[in-house]
This record gives sequence, C-alpha cells and structure tokens, in this order.
Amino acid sequence: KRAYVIVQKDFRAVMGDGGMSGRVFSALSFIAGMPGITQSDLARNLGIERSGLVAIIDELEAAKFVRRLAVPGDRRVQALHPTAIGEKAYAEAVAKVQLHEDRLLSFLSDTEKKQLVKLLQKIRKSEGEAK
Amino acid sequence: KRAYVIVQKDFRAVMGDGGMSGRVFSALSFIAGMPGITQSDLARNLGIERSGLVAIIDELEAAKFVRRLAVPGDRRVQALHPTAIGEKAYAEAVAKVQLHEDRLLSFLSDTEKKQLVKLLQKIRKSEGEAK
DNA sequence: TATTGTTATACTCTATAACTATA
DNA sequence: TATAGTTATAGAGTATAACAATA
Repeated sequence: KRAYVIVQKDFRAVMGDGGMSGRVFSALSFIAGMPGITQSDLARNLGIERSGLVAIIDELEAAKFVRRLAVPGDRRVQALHPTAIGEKAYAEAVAKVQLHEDRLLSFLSDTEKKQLVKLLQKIRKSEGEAK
Repeated sequence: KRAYVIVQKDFRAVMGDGGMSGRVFSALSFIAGMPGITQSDLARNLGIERSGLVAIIDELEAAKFVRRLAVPGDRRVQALHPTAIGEKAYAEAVAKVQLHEDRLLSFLSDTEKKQLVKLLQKIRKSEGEAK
C-alpha cells in the first residue's frame, strides 16, 4: 500500500520539469478552464490560501499569460482571464505533461489505463463527502 | 486526468494528521523494515539529501524511537535501529494510516481495491526503468 | 581521493495575521 | 460586519556547499 508515496513522488517530478512549476500550471489550468474566476474562488479550488495565490498570479501576469480584469458589479474582485499567449503556453504545457504521462503509463494496456482513471476519479469524487 | 493532483493532496492530508509528519513516518518505516540501515542509504531510499535526513533522525532519536549505533567495520557510518518504543509507535502510526486509507477507499469494492493496488505497483516498478 | 555524518545557508511552498477597500 | 486582494512574516521541507573524520 505504500506504493502511493512512490507514485506521488513520480508525479511531482513529472510535473516539475515542464519549465512551469506545478502550482503555476495548476492555476493556469483552472483559469483556462474557467475564465473570469476570481482569485478567492481559484484559491479555494486549488486548496491554498488567498495570500499564497497572489505570488502565483503575479508570476502569470508578469509572463503575460493572465490578466486581472475589474468586474463591473463588485469593485473588490478581480476576474482572471487567460491571454492568447497564456492559452498557447498552457496548451504546450499540457502537451508536455501528456508526453510524460504517456511514457510513464506506456506499459499499461488501454484497458488498464481506463480502469486506473476510473478508480482515481471515484476516489476524487468521494473527497468532499467524507467528513 | 487531472484527478491525480487531487488524489495527491488527499494522501498528503491523510498522512499529515497522524501526529507524526509524513517524512518522519516514512523514515521510521524504512528503519523498522531494514534495521541497521545507514543514514546515507536511508537518504537514498527516501530520495532526499543526507543533510536533510539529519534533522529527521535527530527528531526520531529525541523521541527515543531510533538509536544511532556505531558499526565495528567502518567508523564513519552509524547504523539506525528502532527501539522497542519506536516499533510500538510505528505500529500505531501504521494503524492510523490504515484507518484513514480504509475510510478513503471504503466506497471501492474489494476487487476495485486490488485492481488499484496492482496498477499502482506496476507504475511504481517501472519507475527505475524509465530513462 | 572518496564517503559518512554534519553544519550553515538559501530557496520554495505554504499558512497566519493584519491591513485596505469595498460590500 | 463580512469579503477580496494584498502585504509581512514565519514555518516546514529541501538543496547546495563546505567541513572533519574515516576509508
């Protein structure tokens, strides 16, 4: 059962060498998938504190991957939108991660891959329910 | 496929609330399983640097869970051995982790659990091979 | 020369607390 | 009062570089 620990390390390593750090990639992933998300909501989605997210967004904004846009209705919030450059960079990062994933899972059959994904998604879905 | 990220977080959280930190638990796990292992070998097994291991062993020794013992043949090395207290604490920690794991996987059937473990072990085994 | 354990130091990631401006 | 974004600060965890003792 301790295999999990090893697997965790694998994936952290795989994510790590994409030029983009894991946390930045994750943030960009959410912003690309949910344009207009606020920083607070994004922090909740990422499971980190709002304060920690600031540096990540600063980095993404400095790289011109993301813009902070004012929202008409509520002047407190700043909606996060991916730029064209950001979307391109994200697509490239996804491709890289995909490559590593494929290599890592190359010795599993398609059926096994599907099984694995199904099982992990089941675990993930139950996440919120467990008290 | 992004389910992995979520799952990683789950397991880190699960490991984290055992009173013992994840890295200390992992170290104790290896020492209990391979009594007499040297610090350098243990660091290699854990995938961290020798320097970082010192604090962990200091902590385990302060808690009387582990002893550093001189080795007759080579006066540079210090063999790590679990104490009776350490072995008891380890067994209890394992039980705690097991409980959380069971809870987390409670909605999977036995067959599914076996499948999952088999798949993850396959990934783990290939780890060293990938270049 | 190489290796073991160690210290010192710096960097990354994250959390907590406090602040501001809005609501 | 409550919330969004921010700053400052501190704590883990890890890595690198250097050192003394030993091989």
